[in-house]
Amino acid sequence: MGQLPTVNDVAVAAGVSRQTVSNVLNSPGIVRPATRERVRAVIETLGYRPHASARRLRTRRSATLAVRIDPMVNGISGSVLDSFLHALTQQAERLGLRVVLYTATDPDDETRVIRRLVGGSDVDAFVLTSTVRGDPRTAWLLEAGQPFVTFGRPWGSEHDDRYRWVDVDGRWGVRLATEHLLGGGTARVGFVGWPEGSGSGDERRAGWREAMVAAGTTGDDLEALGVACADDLAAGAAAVRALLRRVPDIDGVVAASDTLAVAAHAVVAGRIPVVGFDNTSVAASFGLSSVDQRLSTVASHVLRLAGPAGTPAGTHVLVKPRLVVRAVGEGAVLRAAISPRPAETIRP
Amino acid sequence: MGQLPTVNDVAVAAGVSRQTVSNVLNSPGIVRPATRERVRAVIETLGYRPHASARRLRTRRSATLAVRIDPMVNGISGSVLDSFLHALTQQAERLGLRVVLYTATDPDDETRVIRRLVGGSDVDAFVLTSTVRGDPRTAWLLEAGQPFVTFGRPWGSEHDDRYRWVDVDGRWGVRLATEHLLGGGTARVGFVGWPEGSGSGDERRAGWREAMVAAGTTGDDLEALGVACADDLAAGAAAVRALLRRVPDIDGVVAASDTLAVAAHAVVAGRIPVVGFDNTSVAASFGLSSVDQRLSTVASHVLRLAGPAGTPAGTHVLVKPRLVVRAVGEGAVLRAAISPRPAETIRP
DNA sequence: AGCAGAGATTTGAACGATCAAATTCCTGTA
DNA sequence: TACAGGAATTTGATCGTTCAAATCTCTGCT
Repeated sequence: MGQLPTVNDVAVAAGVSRQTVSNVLNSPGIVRPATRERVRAVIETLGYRPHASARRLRTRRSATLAVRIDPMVNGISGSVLDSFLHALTQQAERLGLRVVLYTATDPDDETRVIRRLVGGSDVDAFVLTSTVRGDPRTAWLLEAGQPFVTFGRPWGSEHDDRYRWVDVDGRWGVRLATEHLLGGGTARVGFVGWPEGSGSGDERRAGWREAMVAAGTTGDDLEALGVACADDLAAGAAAVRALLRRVPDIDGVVAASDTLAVAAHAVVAGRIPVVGFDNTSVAASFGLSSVDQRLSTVASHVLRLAGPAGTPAGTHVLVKPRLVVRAVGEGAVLRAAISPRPAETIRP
Repeated sequence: MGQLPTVNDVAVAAGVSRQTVSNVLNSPGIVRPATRERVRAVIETLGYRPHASARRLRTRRSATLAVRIDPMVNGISGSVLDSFLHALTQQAERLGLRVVLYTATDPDDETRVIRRLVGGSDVDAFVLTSTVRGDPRTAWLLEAGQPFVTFGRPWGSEHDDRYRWVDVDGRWGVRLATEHLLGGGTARVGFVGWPEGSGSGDERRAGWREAMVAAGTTGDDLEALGVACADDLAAGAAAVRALLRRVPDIDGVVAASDTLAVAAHAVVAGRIPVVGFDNTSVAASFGLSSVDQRLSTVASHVLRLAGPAGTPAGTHVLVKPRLVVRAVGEGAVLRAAISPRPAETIRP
């Protein structure tokens, strides 16, 4: 109940000096083993923990990452950020890093918030998600000399060495998904994605194209198999319905998101397989196969790049996603999908 | 690129002392207006921001809340924590508070993590979610004299004055949902919820019962209209199917969660209305009505109780949820109306 | 024995802020 | 003019830690 023990209390109790206690914690190698153990025992006994703020003040390093948390916008895939945050926090703890959250209403507001956090010397690095082409936030951070890592390519500046980014190879993932369907006996695999212009959306569509071209589908034949729409259930359902009318003999559908996958699944009523993207728990609930982003791997790369240790600016990591295959029952509409939860298999 | 300005730099530039600058920031009232404005101008010019760690070291107060972030477990309703976190962070910023995350694999692990955070004087208060009956975490925090607020009643100790909690009145919300259906011409409203024993699940079921009894349905007639199952799509679908067999003339369904609501929705195939709980974006996507927890309101109460300012231990807040009514289209989201915001009651 | 030199440990100072006490400034009154 | 007394401001000390430099300890070699 009284004061928390300080480094001095430990020092006195162990019969050594402040600095030796500090060394035991920060550079155990330079302390004689006997002393080290003695100090450690006292630390244990007193339950001493270094005062984080004092340490930060002295070292001018906060061991803290800031991540923006977004309001739930997307219909179904919105939980990706949630999973990423979890993975990030979990791994950060092991490295002795903290994760703090911030919110912002728009890029300008975000710049303001970032400035405040930076000014308070409260944050070592920023983790930015949902990056877009010509993102004003990264420009500002670069100029301010403030370290940051983006989860998502800095579209348009992917090869700029001043950026450090980690992203998931959506193209590869969708190609994997398409090939999975093609390998399973289906030949005419449709794609439902977003309108051209978004970096990740275009990449995912490209993955589908690659796989289809490799399988011999090209030209107008290929074009007819793809549709684009907004990322919500209603738009997706309408788009897939149009697709079915246009190409009645369609074999399977690959979607750019789980939201669109669920929409497609509802429309095709379980008659043909659908593969989604993000591997959200909703896709899992419906028994849909989906491309898994390996957020845990992404998180560990982000931490590595954000860490003050090795600071090799200009490092880019493209994580290969994996496909989680689920067996969909072949019954009616959603009923099939809701039948007992199927086993999962994981493709590398 | 140089050093960040300190309170001293500001003082020199403004021709006053450190302390006056400090006062301008912390107790502006005691500084003469002319001086105050002069100092403020300099702060603005130099872009000075107090060093958060230095301040925390001196004041022995961290202005930080810790919240556990869970892995996505629930099929669909898992995003509630996400929305809560967003609301909490947003409002915390306005109060100058920070939100840090932590993870834990089990209660023991969590206790360990909490101890580490507390030891580092890194956290002022904890926000606990997903509280269960006889929660070991709260017991430990109480014993350690560490401030905390729970989002969710400390089941079994709701009236214990040592606890501060904020919860949503699930009973009231489900009653609202049931009455909404009853008022819309439906008479036999079924309920699909969780097995008895979970605090919040029992409350929600009670809300349905209250509304039904008030409308004249009682006894075996009432019992036949309720089912219980695990919180996932498959179980929910099975339970609702059984319910339909047992009571073919059922009019509408109220569910204890959006997961179960989606399951019910799939089974009844749009023939009768379904109302969920949590108002997740998934429910919104499907055009389902749902009980909204007003997480933003919850967050503001949590912050108020966690704040070091007024520290009236033993304050309990029960937030009245609202019903978001949606008209179900075929996949389309047709927002109809949102019930008027009801008054909230705050227990002392 | 004397000493170099590496290894281990200690000491003084500093990080940037606020608290508590001391000081200066100002105004009104005797 | 002098002075009391409150308001405004300044000064010295401190929070707990780590850095940088100084000191002490020990071993091995001449």
